[in-house]
Amino acid sequence: MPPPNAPPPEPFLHVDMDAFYASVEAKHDPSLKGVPVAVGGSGPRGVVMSASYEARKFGVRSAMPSARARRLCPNLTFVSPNFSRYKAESEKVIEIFFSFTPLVEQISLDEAFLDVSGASRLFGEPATIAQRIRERVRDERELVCSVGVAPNKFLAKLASAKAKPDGVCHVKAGETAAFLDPLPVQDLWGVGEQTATALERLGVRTVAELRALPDGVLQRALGPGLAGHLHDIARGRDERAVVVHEPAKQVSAEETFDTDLDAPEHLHRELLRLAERVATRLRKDGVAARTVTVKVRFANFKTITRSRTMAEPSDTGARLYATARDLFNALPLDRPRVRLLGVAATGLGLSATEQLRIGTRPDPWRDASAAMDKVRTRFGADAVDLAAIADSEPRADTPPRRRKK
DNA sequence: TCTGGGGTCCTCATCCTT
DNA sequence: TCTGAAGGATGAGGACCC
Repeated sequence: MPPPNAPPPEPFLHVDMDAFYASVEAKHDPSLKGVPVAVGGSGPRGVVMSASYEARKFGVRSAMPSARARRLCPNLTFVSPNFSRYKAESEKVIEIFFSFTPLVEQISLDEAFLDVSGASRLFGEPATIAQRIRERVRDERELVCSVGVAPNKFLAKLASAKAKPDGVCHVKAGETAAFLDPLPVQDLWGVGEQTATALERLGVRTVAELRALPDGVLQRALGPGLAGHLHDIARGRDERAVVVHEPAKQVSAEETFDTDLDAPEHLHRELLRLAERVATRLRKDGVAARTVTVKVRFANFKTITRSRTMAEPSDTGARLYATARDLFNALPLDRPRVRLLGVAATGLGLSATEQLRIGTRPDPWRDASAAMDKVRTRFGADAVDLAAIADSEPRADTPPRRRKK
């Protein structure tokens, strides 16, 4: 028996919204309720981002190419993703979590970890809190979620997957081995296709088999980092705490084109558009980036990245674009056919405004960028753009249409 | 089957500084 | 002044997650 007032042995909750994007769309448009729905790109290169449970009955899964999903389920209704809608709904759901505990770690729009060790006196045992959260999400937001209750974050995450759809799974401290042993190694955090194949070569398919493997064998096969991680989680060990807010370490934007691009002017224009998107988000977050990375995926799907650290941090599209364009132009390629372009900003720190306060040189593009931000805030995201991006008058060499967002 | 978009983290190589 | 080791910063790529 634990002493009175001792923290509960399973204080971690992982809440996972069920088919979140598809459910939000059905809430927004009731005609989508009870029918197979997929949220994602419906174009030739689109993939499914979220599928309703009616669609899943036909084998439709997230990350599946849209064309294949349509073959599996001819009645599938495709809806283009609307992230601002999901973000708004996500914020309301997170508010419900915060009404139970201040220790909420949001890890994506549709899932979060909660540490309810200090909430038991007020709201009951963790499993009771899990049930109350589900009821409130259903009653107040008309959405369904599943909750895992466990002694640590990793086990709580596995438990919520087990609880789906629309349930609670409670893994008690003394029952972790029995819970983990029969699971396939692919269920473990950090085991994807490559690692699963490497483990299969060692004859390891389940967590029980993984745990029985000598450490030396695991290290030789996977390297010390991953081997150490798997050694711990196969034993149900995870010491990580719930972290309420972690600032982003990277901001990026990328785009797959409906058809491959090869004209340098089109590629440069897309780079500028992506750099502007990244810069706008940097300014919104009040940060500036030191390093710019360009990602290029060619027609044959080979992907390369090139990065450069700038002398001064920047949050303007013009600066990010200049660096991205230089990186792209430095590639030893003759009119490559490009399927995807991406621009990422890393090395995030104080915004340029803050830098100015401590005496570094002003970036002349900042005033123009700030003015554009103001116009966009007042009149909408499409109200203003750089002339080089906006210059899309129909011409003989107009690039192929970009995928609808 | 034909592969999105936005992220994090890890490993390895190389260069530079101490 | 030269040399080598150690360690940090940077750059590239890959695996993985949702």
